[in-house]
Amino acid sequence: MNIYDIAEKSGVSIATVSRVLNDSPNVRAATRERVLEVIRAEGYTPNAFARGLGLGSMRMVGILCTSVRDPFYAQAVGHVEEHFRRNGLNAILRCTGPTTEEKKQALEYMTQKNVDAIVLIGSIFCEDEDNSHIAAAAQQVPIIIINGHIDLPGVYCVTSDERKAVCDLVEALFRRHKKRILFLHDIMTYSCQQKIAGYRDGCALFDEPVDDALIVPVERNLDAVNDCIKRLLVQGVSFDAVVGAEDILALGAQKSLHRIGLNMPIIGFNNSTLARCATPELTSIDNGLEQMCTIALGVLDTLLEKKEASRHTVVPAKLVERDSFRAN
Amino acid sequence: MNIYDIAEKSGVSIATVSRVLNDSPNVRAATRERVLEVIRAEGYTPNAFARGLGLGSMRMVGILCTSVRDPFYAQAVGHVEEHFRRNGLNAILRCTGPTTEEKKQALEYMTQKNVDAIVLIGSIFCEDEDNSHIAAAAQQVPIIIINGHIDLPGVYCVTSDERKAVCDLVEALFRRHKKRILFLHDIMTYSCQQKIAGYRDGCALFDEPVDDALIVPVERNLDAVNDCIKRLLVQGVSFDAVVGAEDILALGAQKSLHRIGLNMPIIGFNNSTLARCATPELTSIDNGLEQMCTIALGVLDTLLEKKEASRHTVVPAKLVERDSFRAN
DNA sequence: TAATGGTTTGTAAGTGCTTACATTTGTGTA
DNA sequence: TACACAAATGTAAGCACTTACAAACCATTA
Repeated sequence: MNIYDIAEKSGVSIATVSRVLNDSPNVRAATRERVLEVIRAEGYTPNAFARGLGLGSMRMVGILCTSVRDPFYAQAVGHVEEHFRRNGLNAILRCTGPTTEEKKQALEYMTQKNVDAIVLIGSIFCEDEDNSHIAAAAQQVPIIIINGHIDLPGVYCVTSDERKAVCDLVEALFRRHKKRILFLHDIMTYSCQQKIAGYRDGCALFDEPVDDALIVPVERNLDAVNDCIKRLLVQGVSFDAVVGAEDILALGAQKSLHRIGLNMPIIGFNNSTLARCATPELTSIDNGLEQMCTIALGVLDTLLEKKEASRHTVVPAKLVERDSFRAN
Repeated sequence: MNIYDIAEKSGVSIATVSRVLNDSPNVRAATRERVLEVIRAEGYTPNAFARGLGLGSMRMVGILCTSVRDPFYAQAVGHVEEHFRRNGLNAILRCTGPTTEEKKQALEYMTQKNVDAIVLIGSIFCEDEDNSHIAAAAQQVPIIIINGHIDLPGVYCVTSDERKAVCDLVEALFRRHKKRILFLHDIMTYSCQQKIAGYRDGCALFDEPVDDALIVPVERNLDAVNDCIKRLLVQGVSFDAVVGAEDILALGAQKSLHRIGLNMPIIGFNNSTLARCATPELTSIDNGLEQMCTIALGVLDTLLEKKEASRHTVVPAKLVERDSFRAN
């Protein structure tokens, strides 16, 4: 069943059928009706590949992220997919895992599939890595990074002002005489770099030297955080507040410290479902994911219309105070 | 840049280039090398649409789910996508939202895009709805349902024995003289139906009549659950244990009851990250999502090789006991 | 009535690949 | 050296659509 069958059965040429299929205005209403009738009756659907060949696009957009299993990314993927869907585009999802090799492959795959654009969710690529493959891909197709940054032509970034948010937070804690703030993080993404920069900014405001022993990498799961906290205490590393680069890290610390009987302000990041589910409820910095997505998708729309767009947009991040902030 | 260019530059015909591209054994090693050299030098990648046209497949699989934002589905999507990727297939993701109309459209879209298979995650379609569109789609392409069931030719289902798990749970609670078990659920999916059936089974074991006032629908967010619990108590509906059809429902109940000062066994479903993040940690029935995915994907592989596979597989679900179970 | 110009339709040439079949090349044997 | 046969390569016909351009149609207007 192809366009020739439909053309024959409705007594027109394939060009006319194609026009009907593509909502061309140059078809007489009566003709259009007749063709549509046959299409309905035969249950015909045009072949997507042939269409892609002819039009040079299958109206698909690639989404890359390190893992959809992470609720934060899942949230973003959900946003992005939904927006695309509403705009008649569809999403090819490809998760990458953490290695550069996988990321490279994923990007290559997407360009091979002739997607109309690529959205990178989360800072899966870092400014300081070798990004020649991104540069190459960006020449073929617009690339949008949500919550990450790489300064390359053809690459459009939307980030959150996490640096300022952390700086403000540190300032607030300092004012409460919490001067030994433990900062837990996992992979050193762009976003993470910004947070640490904010931490240092905050300390600098008060001319306090930064104790690097308080900036601690740890795997993003409760057990790892628990072990980490215990180890720090055994090692005699003292602290009087905790900031986690992800809610799960902060939550792990909160659980661990409560078990030990210690009480102090604890702040997470991303304001995920987890934050409200915790007991006591977790204070968290909301990096405005939804807003970032909206802006990113706006940029994408602009680019798809072949217009120019701003290469880097920053949205504000803000503290959402809950019980865990007020502890002493 | 197309296959003709490569053919010309390497002094062979397009057929030979195509053979090199498709790893055909009928190419002399020296010729293959020469062609590959040109391909590398020119940075050529074959056009995916043209390939799809010729081969009748772009090696893509559709994933449908109601929402990736839900961590449970995100988990499943992650599994499925990863498996595909390892097998050289890629995923088109499409979320549907709850309405039948959207689900229908999503299915139609997928068949139009000529995917090699469709995976439905979660019981987004119910046995008792009008499933003619699924039947139609299943004639064109294999459909796999993970954690849902529809008895139709061409539709392959993998479910979890949630019915038995709930029945066992009810039995265990009854033995502890908890006979008024509140069951909270949201959308009435196949999975949810099974859970309720298990609830009834358990009551039947003890010849206890089921009080339908204890089977309560509620939106899946903390506030809604909190309101619901308070409303029930005000209405004088008494209960001495809570089972949530999702962890978030159980967790909402737990928080609500703790606030009020009530203490009772609380059990959730899916054994999500949430369960371990709760305080006290939430007991949860693990429906073996990972195992379901693995089996489903095995079935899919079998089908893609044009072999026959079992139409319905059931994996066991099991209770993961944590603190919230032992309360009184 | 014929010329004009706009609308509708058709023809045919892409789009870039796969693959059946024909042809050429190469190898080993008599 | 000629022959048979297999391996390597090429030719050309798909695959199902889009679209530039040409042709036909129709309603005005002079």
